[in-house]
Amino acid sequence: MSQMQNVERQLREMILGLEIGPGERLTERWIESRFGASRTPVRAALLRLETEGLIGRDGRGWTVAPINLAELAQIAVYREAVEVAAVRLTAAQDHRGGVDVIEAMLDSCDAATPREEWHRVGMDFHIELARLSGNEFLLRAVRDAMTRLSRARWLEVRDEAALGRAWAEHHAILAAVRAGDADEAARQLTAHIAGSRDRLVTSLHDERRSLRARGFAVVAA
Amino acid sequence: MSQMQNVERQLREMILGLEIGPGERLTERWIESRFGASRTPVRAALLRLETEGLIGRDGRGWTVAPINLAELAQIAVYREAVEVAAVRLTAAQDHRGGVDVIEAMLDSCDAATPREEWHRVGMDFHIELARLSGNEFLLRAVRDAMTRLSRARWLEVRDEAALGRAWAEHHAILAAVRAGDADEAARQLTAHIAGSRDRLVTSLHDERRSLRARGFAVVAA
DNA sequence: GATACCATTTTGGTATACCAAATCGGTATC
DNA sequence: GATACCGATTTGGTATACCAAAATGGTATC
Repeated sequence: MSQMQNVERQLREMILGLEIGPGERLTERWIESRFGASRTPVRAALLRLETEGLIGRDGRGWTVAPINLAELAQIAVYREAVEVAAVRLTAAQDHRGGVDVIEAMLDSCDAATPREEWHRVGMDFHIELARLSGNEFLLRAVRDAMTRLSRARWLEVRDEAALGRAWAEHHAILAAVRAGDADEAARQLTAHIAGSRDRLVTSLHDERRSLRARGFAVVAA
Repeated sequence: MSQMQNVERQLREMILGLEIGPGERLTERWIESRFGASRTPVRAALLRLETEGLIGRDGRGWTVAPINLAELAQIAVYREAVEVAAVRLTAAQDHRGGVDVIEAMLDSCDAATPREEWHRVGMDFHIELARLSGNEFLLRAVRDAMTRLSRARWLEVRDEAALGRAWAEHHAILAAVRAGDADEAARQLTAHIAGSRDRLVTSLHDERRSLRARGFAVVAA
C-alpha cells in the first residue's frame, strides 16, 4: 500500500474516531512527523479528505470539519432522496439473498456487542442496502453521507430504547423490501431517517456545551 | 490563483471540451510541460479530477474516463432521485424570483445562439434549479452528475426538434414550481430526465462506431 | 518470421529544498 | 495597561532530485 493511502486511511480513522477533534487545526508538518511520511503523500491524502468533507481549508491551512447541526439536517434530506431511490430499486428486484445477509448483520448485535460495533453496523446497514440497488452512484452517495454523519452519530447520546427502536425500524424496512413492497419500504425508510435526524440533532444540541468544553467545534443549526 | 487550481481548471476544460479524448492516457510529465507547472500541482489537480470521475487510474498511470453508456443510465437514476427531491423542496417554498432568473436564462437562447451556449445553459438549468432548494448536498450532487454527463451530451446528435422539446419541458417544470405544484413538477422532471437519457443513450449507441473511429473509448451498456 | 529475453527508457511514488506569505512574540510607544 | 509595529518563525505552495517498477524496443534465438 502506498504512503498516500496509508496516511489517508490513518488520518481518516483519527478524525472519525475523534482522536483529532472537530475544528482542530492540522499542519502538514505535524502529519508528516506523526505518520513518518513526507509531505507529498500527506498533501495527497489531505486533498482527498477535503473532497470527503472531513477536513476543510481555513484560509491557508487545514481544519478538521466542525460538527455542523444545519449540515446534519441537510444531509438527512439528501440521504432520504438517495436511500429511498435505492430501496425502491431493490424492492423491485429479487434480492432475498442480499436482504438475508443484511438481516444477519443486524442480528449479530446483542447486549454483549461493544458500542463501536453497533455504530459500525448501524451505518453498514444503510450502505449495504444501497449496494443491493446495483446503482454505483446511489451507493457512493449513501456511503458519503454516512461518512459525514459518522462522528455526529458517535457523539450522540443514545439510550437502549432508541437503539432498539432503530433496529426495529431496520427490520421493518427489510421486511418490506423482502415482500417487494416498494412504497412501504420507502415509507419506513423515510420515517426512520426523520427519526434518526431528530434524535441526532436534539441530542447534539443539548450536549453542545459539554462538546465544546471537550474542545469540539459545534456549529449551531 | 494557485498553480494547482490553474492546472485543474485547464485540464478539466480540455477533458470536457474533448480536446483530450475519452480513454486517452495522461502522463504527469506531459501535463507538466503542457501547462508549465511542476509535478506537485499537477498531481494535486489529477487527484481532484479523479474524485470528479473525469479521470481514473489504469494500473499505474492515468486515463481519461471513457464514455460509458451503462454509467450514463445509472446517472439518470441518480439524477432523478436528487433533482426530484430538490425541485419538491423548491416548489414548497416561495422562489418566484429565482424561477424568473432561470426562465430568463432559458429564453436567452435563440436561433442565433451557438451550440456551445445551448449546451451550457441546458446544464445550468438543472444546477440552478437545484440551487434554489437551498440544500448544499443536493446541489453538489446535481453539479457532479452534470459534469459527468457533460461530454456525452456534447457528443449527442441533437436535432432542432429534440432541443425544442427539451426547452418546452424545462418551461413546464418551471411553471409547476411557480405554481407550487410539487407533484406536477416532479412528474415533469422525471419524464424530462427519462427522455433525456433515452435520447442520449440511443444517440451515442448509434454513433459509437464513428466515435471510436475518432479515437474515443466508448464502453457499451 | 515469430517469440522470448534483456537493456534502456519512461513513469508514478516519494523525499526534500526553497520561497513568499501569514502568523506569532516581543518590544517600544502612547 | 493597551496597542502598534517589526523581526523571527512557521506554514502551505512549488520545484526538483531520486528510486523502483513498469513499459518499451531491439536483438538473439528458434
